[in-house]
Amino acid sequence: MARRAKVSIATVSRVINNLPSVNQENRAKVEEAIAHLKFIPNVNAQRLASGQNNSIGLVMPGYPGMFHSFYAIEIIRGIGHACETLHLDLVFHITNGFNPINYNAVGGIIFADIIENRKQVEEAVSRGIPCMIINNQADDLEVDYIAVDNRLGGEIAADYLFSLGHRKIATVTGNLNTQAGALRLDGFKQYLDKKKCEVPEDYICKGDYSRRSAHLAIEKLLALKERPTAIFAASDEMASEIIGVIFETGLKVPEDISVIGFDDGPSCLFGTVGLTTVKQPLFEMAEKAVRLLYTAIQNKETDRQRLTLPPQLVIRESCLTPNRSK
Amino acid sequence: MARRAKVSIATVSRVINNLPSVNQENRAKVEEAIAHLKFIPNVNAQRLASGQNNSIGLVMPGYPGMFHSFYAIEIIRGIGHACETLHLDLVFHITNGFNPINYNAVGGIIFADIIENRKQVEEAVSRGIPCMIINNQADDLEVDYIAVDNRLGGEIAADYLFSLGHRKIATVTGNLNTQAGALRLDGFKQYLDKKKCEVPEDYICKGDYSRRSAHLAIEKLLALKERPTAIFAASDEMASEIIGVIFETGLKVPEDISVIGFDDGPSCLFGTVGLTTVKQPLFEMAEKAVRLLYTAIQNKETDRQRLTLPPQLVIRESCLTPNRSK
DNA sequence: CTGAAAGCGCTAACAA
DNA sequence: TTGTTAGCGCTTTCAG
Repeated sequence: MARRAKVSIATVSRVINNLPSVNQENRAKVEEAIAHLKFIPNVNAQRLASGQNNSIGLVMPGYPGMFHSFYAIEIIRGIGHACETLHLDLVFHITNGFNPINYNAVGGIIFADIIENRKQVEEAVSRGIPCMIINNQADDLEVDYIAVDNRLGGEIAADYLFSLGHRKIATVTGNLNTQAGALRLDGFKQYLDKKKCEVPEDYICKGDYSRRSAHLAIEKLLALKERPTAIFAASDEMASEIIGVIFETGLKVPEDISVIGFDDGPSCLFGTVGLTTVKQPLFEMAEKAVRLLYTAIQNKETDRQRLTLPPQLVIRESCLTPNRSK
Repeated sequence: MARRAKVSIATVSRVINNLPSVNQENRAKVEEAIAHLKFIPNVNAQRLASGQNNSIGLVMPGYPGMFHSFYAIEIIRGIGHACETLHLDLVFHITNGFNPINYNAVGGIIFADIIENRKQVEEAVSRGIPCMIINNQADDLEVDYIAVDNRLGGEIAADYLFSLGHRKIATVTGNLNTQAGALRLDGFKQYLDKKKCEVPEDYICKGDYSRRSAHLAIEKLLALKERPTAIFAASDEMASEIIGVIFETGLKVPEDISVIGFDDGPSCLFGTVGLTTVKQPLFEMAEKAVRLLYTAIQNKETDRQRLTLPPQLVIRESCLTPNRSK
């Protein structure tokens, strides 16, 4: 052990923890010993003795397709990146609603959206573990959250389409069990309501973010006697699928039908037409979530953090003024 | 504490660890207490006292685009899933080549491919930590690995195209710094060599798995005086981009040019033509990696595990017998 | 089958 | 500034 290599014991701890109260000479000796012995402190002992835990849990729902969504990946990337720079261990946990994370194993927990697992959040909170929820404005829970303003996102999409002159605007929603999906639809409807622009029932097609669901939806939409001139898809993936189907039908985007997506993911850039979309700051949101949680862990008592990040319109080629000649 | 709720101390530990040497009565009492107090054992203390660590590290290179690849996601999914069912904590670590994982924080480590971080592997091995490498046949290291047989994959692609009658076969490679990319190219060339089917230098375009690189490559290929009749892309993403560009040029897939991909990812299913591809069992590989590592952690001494999994041809619509009329 | 007691490797007072 | 000394909450002999 480094201790006998030199002359001390608690001093080693002090050096490791970078405490100022160590003179140069001893510090140097210890550092030499550490390097020489390739010593790595035992985190379990550190955590046990100090009662601190420099690792955070990431709890993510494991439903099918989740991990192939742009959404999940950006969250993982952002959180992973922040943990790396903050030197936090990231304990990654795929949840199914049961099988909770071990609350003693982490210093704090980030829930990437909550669907089936409200109970887990409540449990963690009741145990006094710092928690942070991503992308769910859980105002009814005593928890911090940081979310994209999805309602605003829906409004932005509707506003853009409406301003372009569209009056027959349909939407293919995301999974309405997710708050994001519900809110986007809400913002969309609300805005159009306010503008006295009626959205018939069959213009609102329930999707679940998947290409499959979008495929079904767009076929229904195209079969309508009164076809919409514009479509708001709650995800880029769906938008891209919708565009594909429209083209197969012989119609054109944006000339015949305008399509706007949501996410600003990779599907925007590749394909026949660049996808106009509503961008959400996913990576940034995830990073910030870690930073906020981190400070919450360090300062036992902090104010409730409830942040909302605005999405942004990204204009490419898939939307146009509607064709009057029709 | 559960202990005073009943009458014991080490017995609680025995119950928690499911040791047989506890009589029914006491066991019941302890379990009642645990449930009542919502007691969760402190993992740090457990790990410290037992010297065991039921968590495994996942080290993944963090280069750009990595996390949007089908590859990375399947690995993460597979590992996450296996950890969940085996009740292992998964410590996720994005590496940049430095900043190693804390070897004392985990019971074993899975390296998802190794590119810049051979040193990390060597370090971990030298410390006696069970390690498992995914998708890199690191025969020169004293480590277990499990990999897809990428060379065979290259052969399979070449064989299919060749058997269809193609003789002018080009390839867009993956990142040749990855073993997978190099091996696929190798198998491809080797097979064609054996068949005395010459592959001119400019039929071998270096890509890096990205759509961007594929875009550049296919443009070069199409500009050739002697255009290939078939193309082997080292990833589906690239294949899909290639097909897109070919269509834009006014040519057709597979009528004018056959395209085969690699992965069997989501890009296969959506698009104008179903993509014929070489499927690799990524999820299964990742799961198995965890299982093997797990047993290696438990039984201190185990045989070297060096497994190779065969990829599989998946035929859809993007390949055809070459057009003789040309 | 069960309790007592000695640590696991470290941090954190407390003296010196 | 430094060493000494208790524990952190558990597992694990070792008696009983």
